[in-house]
Formats: sequence, C-alpha cells, structure tokens
Amino acid sequence: MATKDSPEQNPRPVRTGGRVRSEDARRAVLDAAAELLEAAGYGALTIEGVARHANVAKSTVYRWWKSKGALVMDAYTHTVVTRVPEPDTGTVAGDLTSFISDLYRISAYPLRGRALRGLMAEAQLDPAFAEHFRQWVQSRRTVVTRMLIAAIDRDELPADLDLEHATDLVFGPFWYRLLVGHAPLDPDQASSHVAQLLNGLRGS
Amino acid sequence: MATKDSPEQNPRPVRTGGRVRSEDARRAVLDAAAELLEAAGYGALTIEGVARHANVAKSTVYRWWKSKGALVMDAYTHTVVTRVPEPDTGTVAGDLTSFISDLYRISAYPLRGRALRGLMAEAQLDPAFAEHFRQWVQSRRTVVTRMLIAAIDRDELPADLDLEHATDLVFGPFWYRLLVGHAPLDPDQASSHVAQLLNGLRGS
Amino acid sequence: MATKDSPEQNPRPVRTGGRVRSEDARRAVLDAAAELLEAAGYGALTIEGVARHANVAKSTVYRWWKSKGALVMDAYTHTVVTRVPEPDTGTVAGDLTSFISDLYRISAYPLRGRALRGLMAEAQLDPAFAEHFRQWVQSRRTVVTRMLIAAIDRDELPADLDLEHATDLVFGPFWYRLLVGHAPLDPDQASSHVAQLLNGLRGS
Amino acid sequence: MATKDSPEQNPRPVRTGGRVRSEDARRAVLDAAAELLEAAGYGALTIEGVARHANVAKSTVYRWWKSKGALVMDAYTHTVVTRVPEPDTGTVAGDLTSFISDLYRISAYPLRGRALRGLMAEAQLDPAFAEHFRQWVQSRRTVVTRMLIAAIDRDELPADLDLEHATDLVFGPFWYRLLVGHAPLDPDQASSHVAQLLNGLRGS
DNA sequence: CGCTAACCGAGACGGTACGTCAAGTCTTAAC
DNA sequence: GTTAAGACTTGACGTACCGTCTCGGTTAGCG
Repeated sequence: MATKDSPEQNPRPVRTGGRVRSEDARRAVLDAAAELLEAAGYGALTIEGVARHANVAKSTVYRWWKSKGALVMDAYTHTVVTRVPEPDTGTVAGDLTSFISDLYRISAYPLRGRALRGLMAEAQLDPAFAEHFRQWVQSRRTVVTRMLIAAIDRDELPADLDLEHATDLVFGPFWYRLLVGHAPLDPDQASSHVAQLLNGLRGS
Repeated sequence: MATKDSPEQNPRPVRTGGRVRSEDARRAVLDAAAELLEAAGYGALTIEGVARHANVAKSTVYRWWKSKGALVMDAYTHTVVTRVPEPDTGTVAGDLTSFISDLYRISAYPLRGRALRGLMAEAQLDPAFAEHFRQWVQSRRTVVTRMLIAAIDRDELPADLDLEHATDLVFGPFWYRLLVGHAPLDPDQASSHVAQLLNGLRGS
Repeated sequence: MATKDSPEQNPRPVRTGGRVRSEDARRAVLDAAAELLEAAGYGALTIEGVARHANVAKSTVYRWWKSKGALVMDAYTHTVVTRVPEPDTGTVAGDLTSFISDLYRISAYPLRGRALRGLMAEAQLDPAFAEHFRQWVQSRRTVVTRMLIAAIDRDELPADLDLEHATDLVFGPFWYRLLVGHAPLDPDQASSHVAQLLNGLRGS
Repeated sequence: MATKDSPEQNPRPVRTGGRVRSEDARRAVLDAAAELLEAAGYGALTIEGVARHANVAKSTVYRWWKSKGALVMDAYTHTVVTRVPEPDTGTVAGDLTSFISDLYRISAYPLRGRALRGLMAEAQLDPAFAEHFRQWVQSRRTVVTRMLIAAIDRDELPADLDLEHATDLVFGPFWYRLLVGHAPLDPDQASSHVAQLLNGLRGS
C-alpha cells in the first residue's frame, strides 16, 4: 500500500537525479498485459508481445517486472481488480456468505478468472514466482482467518477449530472449480455452501 | 482398463504390414519423462530434453504424444502411479477416510506431486490439453461420487445431497494445498477432515 | 531396349521366385513424379511427396530409384519425352537448324524445361548423380558431334575443327538461357544462330 | 561499390537507436560460409552448420540473410572474389580475350567454381533466389554488352548485331563447361574462342 | 543553467525449444 | 523369399521468445 509505489516494492530508491519513470509506459504495459491476457490467455501471453502491443521497448518491461508472472500479478491487482472486500456483518455466516459469493462472482469476469488461473499455473512452473504468489494467497487467507477468529470470540465456532483447514475449506472448492472447470461457480450457492461448511465446523 | 493400449486410444490402427512400434522406445520415453519431471520439475521439462535423455528421436516422441501434457499424463499414469484405490469399507466414513488419506499420502512421493501440479498448470495454459485433463479428473471424481451415492443408499447421507459440491469438498482442499503449498498434506488428518465433512453434509 | 527392365539397368535380375514387382506401383510413381514436377518444380519435389502422391510406400521408391535425380531422370525419359531426333538433311546447316530449333522448342513444354533445369541443379549438388547426368549429356553431345564430323567429311567445315568446343557452342547458349531465364528460347531464331555459328566455325 | 555496405543493399538504414550490428559476427559468418563451401560443397552447406562454425547464433544468420543462396552469394561476392575486371584494350578482340581468359581462370580456384555452380543450382530450385541471381548475372552480362556496343561504335562489329545472343555466346559455353564438367576450362583457349566468335558475329 | 543520472526507444546478440519435414534405414506382414 | 508398409534415427528447417546487451536520445533535479 502506502505510496504510488512501483510493482516490486523497492524499500528506498534513493533518487539523486535522472529521468523519472514514465507513467505512460507503465500504464501502457499494464493495459496491454490485461488486454492480451483477455484475448489469448495466459499461456499465449509473452513479454515480447506485451512490449510490442504497448509500443514500449522490451527492456522497459524487463526493467520493472522481472517475470511474466510478476507482470500479470501487477496487471491483475492494479488493472483488473481494485479491492478485496472485507465484510463485517456481525455473524460468521453473513461474513462468509458475502465473501464467498463475491469470490464466485468471478465467473462474471472472464478476464479475472483467466488471470487467476494463469497465475496459479505460473506458480507451479516457476518456484521464484511461487513464493510471491503464496504471499498474495496468504494475504487473502488472512481475511477469512480473521472472520473465523472473530466468530470464535463470539462463540459461534469452537475454540479448538483448525483455522488452517477451515480456511482451506473456503478457498479449496473455489479454486478447484476455477481450475478444472468441470462446473460453474454460482454466487447463489454461496449461502448453502456456507451453511454446510459451518455445520461441519461446529462439530456434532 | 481394456488393453495394454497406446497413449492416445486409437480405436483401431488397422495394421497392414510395416515395422511394429518399438516397445523399447516407448518405455525409454516414459521413463525419461518421469526422471526429468522429478529432477527439474514440469516447467523445465521439454520434449527435446526427454528425447535426448531417452536416446530417441524427437520425431518419435511427437509421433506418439502430441503435447508435453499428453506425455506427462501418460508417464504419470503408466510409470508414476499404478492404480486408483477404490475402497469399500461399508461406511462412508471409512471409504472417504481411506480415499483421502491415500490422496494426502502423495506428500511422500514428491514426483507424483510435481507431476500433478504440472498437469494442472498445463491445463491452464493449453485449452486442448485441458479437455483431456478434465476427463481424467472426472474419472477420479466418479470414484468419490459413487461412494457418496452408496452412502445415500445406506441412509448415511441425505438423498438431496449436492453430489457435485460434496465431491468438490473432497478434492478442493487437497488440490488447494498441493498447488499453493502453504501447508503440508498430512494423511493423519484425513479422518478428522472426513468427520467434519460428513457433519456438514448430513445437515443440522 | 532389352527387357521390361527396371529403371537402373540391373545386368541380370535372375528372378528365383518371390513376390513380383508391381507394375502399378512403378507407373504410379513415375506419374506422380511427373505431376509434382509440373505442379511445384524440381526443388519442391520430394521422394516423400512422390510416395504419398502415388499411394506407395517410401521404401518402394527407394528400392527402385536411388536418388531424386534418378527418379526424375527416369520420369523424364519414360514419361515426359520419347525420342531424341537425329536429323539428316544433307547439309550441316540443315541438320543443326533442325536440331537446335527442336532444342529451343522446349519452351513450349514447361514440364520438360523444369525437369532439365532440376536435373542440372541436382548434378551440381550430388556428385554421384553428376556422373549419370554427364553420361546422358554426353549421349546428346554425340549426336551433334556426329553431324559436325559428317560436315567435315563433306568439306563443309575445316578438318582441324575443335569438335569439343564447337559442340559447346551449340548447347552452351541453349542451357544458359534455359537456366538463367533472362531471355526466351525462340525456335525461329535457330537458323540465324546456326548461320552465325557456321560463319565462325568456317574461319575467316 | 560505394560503401562497405551490408549484405542486402539497404539504401539507407536510418538508425534510430538499437544496438549496432556486430561486424565480428558478420565476418565470422561469411568466413564460415566460404570455408564450409570449400570443404563440403554447396549441397552439404547448411545454415545451421555455418552458424555453428562461426560461433554465432542461428537467429543471427537468419536475421541478415534470408536464404542459403543469399548467404553464399554474399560470401562469394565479398569473401571469395573481389572485383569484376572490366578491360578496355581498344579492340573488341582484346577486350573479350581478356574477359574470357579471366572467366576461364576460375578453374584455378575450385572454391569459386563450386560456389558458382551451387548458386546456379539454387536458382533452379528456389524461384525467389532465382530473381536475385538473375540480377547478378545481368550485371555481369552488362560488362560484355558494353564491350560489344563499343565495338559497334568503332565499326568492328555490324550495327544490327543481336547483342543478347552475342552475349550468350560468351557466357553460354563457359557455364556449360563449368556445370557439366565434361571438359576443362583452359584460359589459353580464350583467344581462339574469341576469334571464332568474332568471325561469326561479323557475318559472312 | 549546465551536469549527470536514470530513463526510454530500438534492436542486435547468443540461446533454447518449438513443431515440421524429409532423408534414408530397418523390421515385419503380405503376397 | 521378394516386395511393400510403415516405424525408426537423424538432422536441418525456419520461427518465436527468451533475457542480456549496447546504442542514441530524452528528461528530470542538483549544484
């Protein structure tokens, strides 16, 4: 967060003069990445193609983004999506339903789905990127984990809950459908899924 | 499982003479694929490298496997793994626990995990392969779905169960952990996961 | 021309039983070669393509013709052209004019021109074929040389004529135009070319 | 002429940035091409082999030369041979004798002969290259044609001379011997060939 | 207000793998 | 028991991107 920041958070650039980064180029690259991602899919997206499409030198892309994954991640977080919702409805059922139906809503935005699937793929192929990706995933898990802890504080859930696994139960089925594509993600099913989930978590 | 079969099931080759396919070459390719998969990961595996490693002509690989995904899929199913277990313990809890702990046991075989993750990645990048992959996934889902139907027949589970989603609850968290790698897969947790799952499925 | 014979003159086939050669296959190959030669030119003609086009196994082609050049040479002599004319008009001017205008007439048969040019090209690239080709060329040179000798006998030409070079003067310009293609070959110009040639050969 | 120029004469590259072309790489490629041409002949020369031999990336070769023919043509004109002689002795007999004996002298340089024969072969096989080759041939024809025109101006030859055919009579026999190889090219025979030729051209 | 550092574009470089194609050899099945 | 079918090894093809590397030419800000 914090500053306007460059894609990779450089802790302190220590500017001592020199030409300043072109915002035009940055936007052009991110837009081109998003566009090509939508048009051809993650696998067919190349840095060379993005540079060409953005009318930007290849070296400019490489200067600011060290991998295809980093670029798409940036395009995803800055261009594709804006904000992670962090609902606070007072009950865990409400919070989770809101969160999950929001997750499932991705089916309405094919570009986002394509980006997410591509990022997950990249994480499997490039260990360096996997680390970044894992951190991003972790940031989203934390949102859910916080909901669950709040629920425990309100005695809605048992104190000995396996938070890790409970969080997996939220994200796992979502990713599984997204990646395999055997069945659609339907926001309307969110509440029934949550009910079932909470039943399980509350124990017999 | 029909015959010894060739990688892509050709409905009937109609041999009318000519040199027969070299079983040596076939095994060498599959073994090389498995070996390189283990050594370098799916992303770093190339058809060129497999051919080199197997002491086989590149065109021979291309003749029989039309993509990297198809090759690894074949290597996975023929070399890496032998048999999908299909437990029948008499109770759904037993069946699922057996099945899931078996799933989680993949953590003991890094090669298998790498293969699975690579296949999932490929499915995101190559739509043509995705179709094959989806079929394979479906075949594994069917095993679980059958268990659930048997459970319904035994009145262990309600008849109005959403089989699709229930099956997702079995595989989703597994794949999610496998792919993200934020936490280990522990076979010992299988029974508690199953208990929680069944609690949820049985309704309030 | 002896027997039904195979393209390369085997001194004695000595059949001792076994499957007989398919005449169908032989014709199909020659026809396919001629057709592809016409359609795509010598450079784009491949043994693989001929076999495919003739619905014949590649090895069948290889058994009977040991190179692309040999095949085209065969197709040329058996399919494309029938007979070398050997005029005898009584005067060297008549003989040469007849022969040369016949040569130049090739411009009316693009297939023949293509074949000849391809054979010459092949001879530059494959030393083994060059030897065969040279023999064939020699056989055509002999026809001209014989005319010149007859002319000397009739005192139409000086006895100390350099037969080798004189023959080159007949074929050289022909091949040069055929190969370079900078100007057309016109049969009507044959007689003037011959007149000029004889002027030169007869000395001052 | 003019400048050091790049292989394909670009009338003005208009540098607008970008790394400059490596002269080292250019020379290495041309030298390697000349060397391999000498060692193995035109047919056995491959772009892949040239790149390997020159310690240069294959893509660098393809960047600058669009075909094997273009490469060898360049190697031939820049490395193998330096300059076309353009004699001016005052008489057409002298000019032609000088020119032709120079032509025939190629027999002393096997590499040049091999290159020429290979280029002619390529022109038969690759229509695109044929065009380039024809232009090069034309440039050499022009030298001879100019000599003949000068001779006409000096009344050494008749004004109604067929320049096209006369030029063919100079080059045709040369190429014919070079390509067929049925007899050697002997520079000493140049003057007698010229005498004969002029006899013919001057008419009865 | 000129220096200077960092940017930007262009694009060549050595690489690697791609997927295709044809060459020519070898083994098996058919006649 | 020869011929024909077809899988095999080999190796070059030409293409596409990779990531790195010069270049020439801006464009701040600092001194």
